[in-house]
Amino acid sequence: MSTRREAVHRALTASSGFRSAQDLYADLRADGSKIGLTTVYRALQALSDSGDVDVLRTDEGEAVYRACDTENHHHHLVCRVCSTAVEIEGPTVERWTAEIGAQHGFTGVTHTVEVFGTCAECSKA
Amino acid sequence: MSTRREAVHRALTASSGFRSAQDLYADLRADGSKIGLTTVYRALQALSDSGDVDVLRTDEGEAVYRACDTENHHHHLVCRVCSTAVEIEGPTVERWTAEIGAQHGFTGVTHTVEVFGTCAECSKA
DNA sequence: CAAGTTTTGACAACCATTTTCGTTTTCGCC
DNA sequence: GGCGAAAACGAAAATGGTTGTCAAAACTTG
Repeated sequence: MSTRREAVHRALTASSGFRSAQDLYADLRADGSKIGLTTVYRALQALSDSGDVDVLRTDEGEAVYRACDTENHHHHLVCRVCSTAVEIEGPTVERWTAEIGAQHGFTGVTHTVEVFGTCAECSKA
Repeated sequence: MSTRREAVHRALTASSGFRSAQDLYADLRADGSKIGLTTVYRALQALSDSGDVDVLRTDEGEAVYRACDTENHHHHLVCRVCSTAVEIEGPTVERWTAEIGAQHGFTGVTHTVEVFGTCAECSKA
């Protein structure tokens, strides 16, 4: 893992929520780094390929990334105000999606599940 | 609902899977329509605003649309080969996401759930 | 230190989507 | 049927996130 890639990974770990490539680029530049936008994209691509970060798409089509605690399959409960994310696991959903798939004769079933809401902190405000 | 919008809705209904705006534009032009790309986008926007079609994002960030049988909240089981989609309902997931949200003090909880796989038809090939 | 390899980053290219804006169509009304 | 306002249309340009290009910089190895 090159120095640049580590820097991107560190910047991502410093946040508790999902960040876009542009966000991270801004963060790193603000910290005095001379990194280029292209490199940030390349680093995120590599990190997601190796499974070190999770990726998902916002409703606007922007890709957002997160450094997760576990490398196991899991989902997220994301605050739609501050974008903080809690990692959640769900034997229930895993079982349910597998059943649904089987019922309709589908093979190689996978799924995407994301839960959105307003976190306790932001609900108060 | 204007004529153009009906045409887009009809083109969408003619397909059993999710189609992108560009796909629909190509379909309509192939059928001899003189519709413009802008209008297709506008029609899809209006149709999704009024809840007549469902929208989701591919992994590549492209928006894809589908004319659904029911207007109720539901999810999809999508074939990753031919993109045919089956509408599915899941009291189980609805309950599960609500619980997860409550457990972490989140309010106004919503969710996105999509299931992917290879349909029986495409599995054979 | 030199030659070769990898990484980097400024800039241009891409492509789905949105905006702009002048033109055309639709619709209510006489 | 004819008129004028308002809505719909569509071609072309603008936008914005993301990817490709390529020469310069950094690191490796002998």
